[in-house]
Amino acid sequence: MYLKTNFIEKLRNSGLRPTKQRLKICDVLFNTDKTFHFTINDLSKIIREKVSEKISLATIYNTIHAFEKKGYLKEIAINSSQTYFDTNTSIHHHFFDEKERKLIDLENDEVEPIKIKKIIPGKKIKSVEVLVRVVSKN
Amino acid sequence: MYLKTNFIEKLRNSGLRPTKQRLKICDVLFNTDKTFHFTINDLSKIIREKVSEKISLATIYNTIHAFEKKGYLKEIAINSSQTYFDTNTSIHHHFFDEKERKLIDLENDEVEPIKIKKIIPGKKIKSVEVLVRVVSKN
DNA sequence: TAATCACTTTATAATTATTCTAAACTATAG
DNA sequence: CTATAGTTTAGAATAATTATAAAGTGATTA
Ligand SMILES: [Mn+2]
Ligand SMILES: [Mn+2]
Ligand SMILES: [Zn+2]
Ligand SMILES: [Zn+2]
Repeated sequence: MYLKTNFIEKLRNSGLRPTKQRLKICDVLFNTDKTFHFTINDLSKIIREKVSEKISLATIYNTIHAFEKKGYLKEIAINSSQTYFDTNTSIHHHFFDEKERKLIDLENDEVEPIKIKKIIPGKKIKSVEVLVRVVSKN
Repeated sequence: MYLKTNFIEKLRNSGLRPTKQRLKICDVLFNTDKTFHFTINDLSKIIREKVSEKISLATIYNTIHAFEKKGYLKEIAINSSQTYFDTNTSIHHHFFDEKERKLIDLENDEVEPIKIKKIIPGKKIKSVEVLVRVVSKN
C-alpha cells in the first residue's frame, strides 16, 4: 500500500508535476499489491467507474506514456488492435489467453533460461520476451 | 521457383478461386526461394511497383487474410501500429530491429528448447514465440 | 455454349486506436 | 503574488483495418 504523499514524491522525483489527474491514475495503477495488465480502454473504464472527476482521454494517454518513459510501466508486445501495458516492470514473460484477450504473467524464473545461438552483426540484444498463446483445453 | 500453374492448383485445392489478383500476390509472396516479412503497406508498395495492373487495397487485405486462414502466411506478434506477416510458416522466432522496424528470423533450432514451468489450469499451449528486440551496438 | 450463381474485386465509407493542436488551466520557482 | 513552463482538455486529424454493396468473374450445369 502506497500513500498519496509517496506518489507526490515519486512524481516530483521523476520531474513530473503531481497533478490531480496523475495522482488519481497512480492510485488506480500502483495502489495495490498485485500488478496487472491493461489497455487504455480498460484504464479509462476503471477511471470512469472509480473516479469522481473525469479525466480526459488525452490525459490518460499522456500520463501512461509519461509513466512508461519513466519506467513505471511496460508496454507488452501482443499483436492486437490495442496496446497493452503492464504495471509489472520486471523482466518477465506472458501467457496470452486468446479467448479472453487477457495477459497472464510468466515470471522469469518460471522459464528455463533462454539461449539464443544466433547473433546479428552490429546489433545487441535489448530484451528477450516469450509469448505463450493459450487456448481452452479440449 | 514455382510456376503459375502450381499456384493455380494450390489455390484451387484450398477452395480459393485463382483470380488474376491472387495469382499476382502469390507471385510476389511465394515465387522466391527466400521467405520474408512484410506489412500490408510493404506489400501494396511492392505491388504498385512491380505489377502492371492495380490491385485494390481491399483485395490485398482480403487475400492476405484468406492466405493466413489457409496457413500460407503467419501473422507475427509485434506491438506496432502495423501488422506483420511472414511467408515462413514454420515454428520459429524473431529478432526485431527497433530502428529499422524489420523482423529477422530466428529459427527454432537456433534457440535452445524453451521450458515453461508454469501451467494455466484448463488451458493448453497453442504456441511459444520468442521476440528478441535488438538495437545497434555502442 | 449459355445461363446461372456463388465467389471475388473494388471504390468508398465506416470504424477505431492513437496522436495532434491549441487554448485554458495550474504547479512551482523566484 | 507573478511569471513561466508544464499540464489538461475538447476536439480535430491520422492511419490501419474492416464493412458495404455494387459490378465483375470463375466454375458448374444444362
Ligand atoms: Mn507507447
Ligand atoms: Mn488477421
Ligand atoms: Zn506482465
Ligand atoms: Zn519469420
